[in-house]
Amino acid sequence: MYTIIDLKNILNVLTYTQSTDGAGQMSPKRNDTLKVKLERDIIAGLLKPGARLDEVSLAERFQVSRTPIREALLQLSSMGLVQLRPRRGAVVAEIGLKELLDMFEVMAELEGMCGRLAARRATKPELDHLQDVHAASEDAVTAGDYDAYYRCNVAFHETIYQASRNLFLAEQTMKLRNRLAPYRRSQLHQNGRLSGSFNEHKAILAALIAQDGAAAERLMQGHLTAQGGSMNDFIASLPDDVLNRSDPAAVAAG
Amino acid sequence: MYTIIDLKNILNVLTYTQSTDGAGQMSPKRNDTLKVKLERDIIAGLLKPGARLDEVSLAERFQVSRTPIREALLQLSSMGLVQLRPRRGAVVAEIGLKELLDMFEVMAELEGMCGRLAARRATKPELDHLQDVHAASEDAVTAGDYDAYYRCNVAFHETIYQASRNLFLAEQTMKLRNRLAPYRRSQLHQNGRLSGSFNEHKAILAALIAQDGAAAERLMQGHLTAQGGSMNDFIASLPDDVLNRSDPAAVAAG
DNA sequence: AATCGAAATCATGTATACAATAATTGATTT
DNA sequence: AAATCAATTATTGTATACATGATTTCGATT
Repeated sequence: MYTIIDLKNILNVLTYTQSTDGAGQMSPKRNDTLKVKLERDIIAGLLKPGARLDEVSLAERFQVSRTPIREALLQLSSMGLVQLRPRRGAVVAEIGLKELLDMFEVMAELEGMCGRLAARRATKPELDHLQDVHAASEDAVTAGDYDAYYRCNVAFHETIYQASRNLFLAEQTMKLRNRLAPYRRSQLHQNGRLSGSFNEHKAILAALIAQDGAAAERLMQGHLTAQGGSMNDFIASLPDDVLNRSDPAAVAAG
Repeated sequence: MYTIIDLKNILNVLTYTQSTDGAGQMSPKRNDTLKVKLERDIIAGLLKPGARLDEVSLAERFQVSRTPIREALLQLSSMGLVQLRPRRGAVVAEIGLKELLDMFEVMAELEGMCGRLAARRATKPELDHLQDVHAASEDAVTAGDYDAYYRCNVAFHETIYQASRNLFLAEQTMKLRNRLAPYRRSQLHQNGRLSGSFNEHKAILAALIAQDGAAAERLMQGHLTAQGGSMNDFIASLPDDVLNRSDPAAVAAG
C-alpha cells in the first residue's frame, strides 16, 4: 500500500493537473455562455426553484434559437439545477426536504474530506492565501457586511478545496455547493451565525496549519452540520414552499 | 443538533423518497434510450476510452437524426463518460492516472460513508438481501466464475448504497462507480482478488449486522483502497495507454 | 351549475438545412 | 525533397420547419 500512497503524493506534487471545467469536460470551452448565465441566475436566486424555463422565452431573451437553449437546459439538468420533465418543459429544480438533508449530509462529508486532505497537502502559498482570506473575513464580521463575508466564505472554502490537491474532489464539492446555493442564501443572516462561522474558520485554519488532518476533517464537518449550528439555521431559513412540498410526515416530524 | 438528527432519522423511516434517475431528473424518463445504450457500451467496454464518437455514424447506427445523438452525448459529457471538444467532436473520456487516483480516493470515501450510514440505517430485509447476495457470490468464488462474481459484487455494493438511506449519496456513488467502470474491468482477474474480495465482503457484512458504523466505514474504505489490495491490482491492470497518457513526471515517479 | 369530453392550441421532441470552423490534402516555393 | 500555405472537404454548431403529445378551453350533457 505504501507504494501507492507514495505514488499518489508524488503525483500531487509533480503533475500539472489537466484542468477540467465544472461539467467534467476538458478545458477548451464550447459555447458555455448560455449555461453559465442561466446557472448564475439560478445560483444567485434570480430564478427561484419551481420557476418555469420556457424554451422560446429564453431563446428570444438570449437572441438565439431554441437549440442552444435546449443544450444549456440539458447540461443544467445533468448538474441537477433544473428538472427536465418529458414533454412538460423545464423548471428550476425544486429539492424536497429529505433530498436537501441528504445532500447536506454528503456535502459535510466531502468538505470534511477536503479539510483532511488539505491538512496533509496544502502548500505554503495556499495556507498564506487562506490566512489572507480569513483576515479579510474578520473585517467583514466587524463591519457586519454580510455580502462581503459571503464572498470571503466562498473563497475560504474553495481555497481548501484546491488545497486538497484532489481536483476531482474539488470539482464535485464545488458542484454540490452550487447546487445547494439557492437554498443557502439567507443562511448567514441568522442570529449570530456570522461570528460563529468566523470562529469555526479560525479553528479549521489552525488545524490545517498544524497539519492535523483528523481535526480539520472533524471541524469542517462540524462547520457544515448541526454541531456548528449551521444546520438549524439552514432548516429555519427554508422558504415555506420547500417545507410544504415535502411529505406530510416530514412536516409533522419537524 | 439532536433535533436535526432525529428529524433526519424520522424522515429516513417515514418518507417515501421521490426517486430521481441518475441524471438527477425526476422519474418520468424522456427518451433516454440513446443515452442509456451509449452509456452501457462505454461502461461495458465496447467503446474504449479515446474512441471517437462521430455524430453521423451514431445517427445512422441508431436510425435517428443527429439532434438526439447530440443530446445524448451532451448528457454523457456531463456525466464525465465522454469528452466534448468544441468543434472537434466527442470521444469516450480518457482519464489520466492522476485523475483516476483522485476519483478512486473520492470513491473510497463515498463507499465508506455508505457503509457507515448503512450500519445505522439498514432494514432487516435489506440485510437479508445482502446475505443472499453474499451467499451467491460464495458460489461464484468456488466455481471461479468471474462474471458471476462481478454481478454479485455490483449487487452487494449497490444494496449497501440503498441501505444508506441517502438517495443522493447512493446516486452519486453509483455514478462514480459507472464512470470508473471502464477502468475496472480486469480488476477481479488479478491474482487472489476474488477470494480476497469475498472475505472483505464478509467482514463488511458482519459490521453492518453488528450496526458498527465505524467498522463498516473503515472496512469499506479498505476494501476499495490500497489496504484491500484492490488499488495495487487496479494500477497493475491499467492499460498501457492510460499510463502513457499521463504526465512524464508521473511515469518517472511510478 | 358542474363535470366530463373533445377539439384546438401551444410547447416540446425530432429532423433537416445552412453556416462556421477545423482537419486534410495538394500545390508551390525554397 | 521537404516544408509551408492555401483550398477543399468533412464535421460540428445553429437555425428553422415539422410532428407529436400535453394542456387548456369551450361546449354539451347530466
